[in-house]
Amino acid sequence: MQVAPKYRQASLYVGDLQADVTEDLLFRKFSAVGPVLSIRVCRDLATRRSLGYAYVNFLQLADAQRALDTMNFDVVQGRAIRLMWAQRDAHLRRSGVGNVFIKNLDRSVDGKALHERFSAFGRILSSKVVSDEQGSRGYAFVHFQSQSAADRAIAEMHGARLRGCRLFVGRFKTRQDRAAELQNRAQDFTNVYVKNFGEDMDEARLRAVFSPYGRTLSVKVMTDASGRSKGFGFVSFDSHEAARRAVEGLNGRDVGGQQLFVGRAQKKAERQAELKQRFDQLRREHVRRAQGAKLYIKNLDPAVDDERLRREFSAFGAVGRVKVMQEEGRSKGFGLVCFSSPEEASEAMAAMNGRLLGSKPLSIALAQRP
DNA sequence: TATGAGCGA
Repeated sequence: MQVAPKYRQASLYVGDLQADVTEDLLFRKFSAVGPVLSIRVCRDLATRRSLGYAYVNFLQLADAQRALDTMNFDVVQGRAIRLMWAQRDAHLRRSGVGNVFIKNLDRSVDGKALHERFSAFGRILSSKVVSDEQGSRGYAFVHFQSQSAADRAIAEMHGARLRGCRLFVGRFKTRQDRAAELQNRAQDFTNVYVKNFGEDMDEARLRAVFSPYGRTLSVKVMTDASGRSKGFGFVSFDSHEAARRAVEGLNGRDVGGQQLFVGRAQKKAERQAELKQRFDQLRREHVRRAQGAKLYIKNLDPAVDDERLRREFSAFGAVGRVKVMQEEGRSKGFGLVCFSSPEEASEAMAAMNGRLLGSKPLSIALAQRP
């Protein structure tokens, strides 16, 4: 439907809506500032589920402006709404020009406070403090209309204090940009992690081990509260080349009877993320193998019990859980046998499927579900 | 520690 131009300019976009926010509710809310011509909550065509945004069309431009000035970040159905001028030109919204990222925000800074502080630098198209059920997550976005306003905000607010917290304020970067940047930084590392050098290693000796590879800026042996070495540390070089040579030359080398581990130093978060990923991978693999090691046995003679089943299948490998399903003390004629590996299970299946046990031939399949 | 979502279905 074509919307008349004079309405278009009195139109606000309302984002971050809860799924249960209705036209009716929004109409009542926005009518408080002036006559509302129409409201539309956008919904999925098929399911009619709210898409989480709406349009409010005022009769008067001044009313739209007043709503924008006074109602942005108001909480509706438990969640702060986000108001912007309706802007159909996707390019203006998506170019990323003027978009600013802020972190290390005090948790008491909400959308309104942030908006107010940053409007000092120019017209804001959209801003928001990222939050969850617990409240602010301590970071935010402010999208300015112009790059020059964004640059002023960065120049003035980066490193400044807001309610006691020293802000980080910088240009917004997409997830991809960010990943690429981290990747690059990792590629020309200058800081080296060393472990497994025993308790008697001190910083002077560690420096002596590493300095043949280049000039060291710092050498640190990590210690516990009582000053005892934890057996690992960090060596920072003045160049990536030196750091790289040190890793190549010293990793796995025997130093004083200990085999050193030497690698690029990671941030704690990066290390933890890597460990978590590895752990998750292992767990998935474990689940997959456990699943493939489980046999579903049907057509059991009623006289066959757990013990008999275990005895028959033990020839093919390490049998774990064995269970003949029962009802009121009687066999239901099927059960499970778990091996320690998929290989054992398939060998058992190949050998035992169709085999006569008691009066009936076994029917065996891989169990479907954990 | 943190680098969205988003335009008249």
